[in-house]
Amino acid sequence: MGGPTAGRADGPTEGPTDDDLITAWGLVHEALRDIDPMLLKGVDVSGGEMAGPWFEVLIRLQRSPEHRLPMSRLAREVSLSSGGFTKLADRMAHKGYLARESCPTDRRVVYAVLTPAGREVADEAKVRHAALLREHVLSVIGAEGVAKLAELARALRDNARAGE
Amino acid sequence: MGGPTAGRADGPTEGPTDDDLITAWGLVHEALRDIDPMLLKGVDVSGGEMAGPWFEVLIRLQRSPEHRLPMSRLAREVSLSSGGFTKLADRMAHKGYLARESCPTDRRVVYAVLTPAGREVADEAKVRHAALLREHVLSVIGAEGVAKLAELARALRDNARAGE
DNA sequence: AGAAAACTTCTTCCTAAGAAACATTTCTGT
DNA sequence: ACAGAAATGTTTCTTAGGAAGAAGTTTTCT
Repeated sequence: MGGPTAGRADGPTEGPTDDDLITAWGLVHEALRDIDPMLLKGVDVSGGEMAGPWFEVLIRLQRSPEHRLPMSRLAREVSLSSGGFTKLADRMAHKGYLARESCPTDRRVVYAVLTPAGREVADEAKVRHAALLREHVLSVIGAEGVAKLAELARALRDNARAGE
Repeated sequence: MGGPTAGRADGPTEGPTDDDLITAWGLVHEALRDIDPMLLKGVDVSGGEMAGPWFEVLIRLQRSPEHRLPMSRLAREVSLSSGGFTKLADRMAHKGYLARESCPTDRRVVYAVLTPAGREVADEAKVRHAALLREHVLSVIGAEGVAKLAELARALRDNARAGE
């Protein structure tokens, strides 16, 4: 306790205090919680909200070759457990957005592939989501702010993944 | 479609493209998803993980006068529905971290108040959380990065709350 | 070739949180 | 003063997601 990395040391232009750090991180959480619901408003075809995971799955499949990815890889990318993603895929398949397709070379893997209807929804969702991002993010912090935010986020993510 | 606020316009130093925006925002999500679990590691008294909402409740009660807040206010602050928070409070009370206390002046409101045990847990959790923030955030983006992040987050949050 | 190890998907059970309905108490307009 | 509106907390019902494990498939090692 009281080591060089804990709390405030003695220099006048030292680092942030514990409370500064906690407050800063809390602000990030609050911002995301307040904004995220806005960014998916009216994104669904029916004009309603679209659940976050659905959107992420659609976007990732949309920019994948042949609009398909292995289930397990997709699950990892959207931070879901394999079991959880199986059920999400069931729901999205039932809605007609994606279908399962077995891989000929490796019979363990099952591809999740976007249906034509799903691709249409994905395209539409992407356009609307981008428009909402311009309205609620870009217009607030500007292009510089967005660039800086992306830079910081990338640094944090890469460090987290590499670190442990 | 193709209006002045959609996609890339024509100037050479125009704004970010739709994909730039979506990628940037996606990076923020990924960073938070990767880092947040690390920041609550070993924060619980038993050395295990602590659920995010628990930590937020403890922190907010800790810095409130008399370590107490009305249920509904606390629910709003941690972004839970009133019904959801009732049950979270039940669990935390069952664990001995907080207790309910009825308000004498307004008989509708019920205060959630930190027990001595809860205060101890909150203090300890705060110290450990701050140490993890230094390790996984401050050391990566520096004091300037943290300050910039907080500034951007605050701008976004305030705009979101004021806007609609 | 054949056994062992690692992977992928799916199933079952459980917990967490939202939505809506409701009872109680307070506030507001007339 | 009083009827209606609003606020507060709880209960009930439904859904999303995690953990553990089963079954089948591929890869690797001997």
